[in-house]
Amino acid sequence: MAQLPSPHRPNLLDQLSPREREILPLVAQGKDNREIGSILFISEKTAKNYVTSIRKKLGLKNRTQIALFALKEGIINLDDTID
Amino acid sequence: MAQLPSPHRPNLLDQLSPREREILPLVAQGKDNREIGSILFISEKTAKNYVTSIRKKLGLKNRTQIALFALKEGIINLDDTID
DNA sequence: TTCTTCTGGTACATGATATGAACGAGATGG
DNA sequence: CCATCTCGTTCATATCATGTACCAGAAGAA
Repeated sequence: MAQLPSPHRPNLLDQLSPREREILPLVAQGKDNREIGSILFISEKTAKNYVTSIRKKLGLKNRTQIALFALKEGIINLDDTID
Repeated sequence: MAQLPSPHRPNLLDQLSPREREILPLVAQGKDNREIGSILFISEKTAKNYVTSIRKKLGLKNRTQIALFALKEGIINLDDTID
């Protein structure tokens, strides 16, 4: 059976800004802030701030938990990652 | 189709010591070094050393990638995590 | 003994997190 | 029009967590 993105409670993702929704999958794929910055043409520091904002809005403690969340929500797929 | 733990190339997991195999799923569940230490009754520094050793043996860059690896290998399951 | 594992340590570099702030766009109410 | 309010985007500084590179002793197995 296909892993349906869980509908989830009051849509937690709607709390994220468009830019934050761009950052989220990159974090979840294990990319660090420097990589995210160069992908989106923003500074590492800005990327850092977005990750913090995402983490706070989602109530998570660190990047690894962001990745686990994104997988559960179907935002990213394990096949999308490299390693 | 059930997500079979991929047999993987020359078994990468066999390179890990027994203790490292205990640490791996904890890292993959998003726990920090302090938490891992208190769970296994070792110091945060020792936990840190194990994580470094695991990462090097598996050729990964950070904890998030360790989590993605563990999921692909079926070492942990998304349902095992809290968030 | 020799080897491996487990444990803890020091010292430093890099990455992540907390917090603040500047700026502009858009809405609102006067 | 103007003041203000909210939000998004951007970047910064300071502190904390993680990562890197070693070292070394204890315990047990080969």
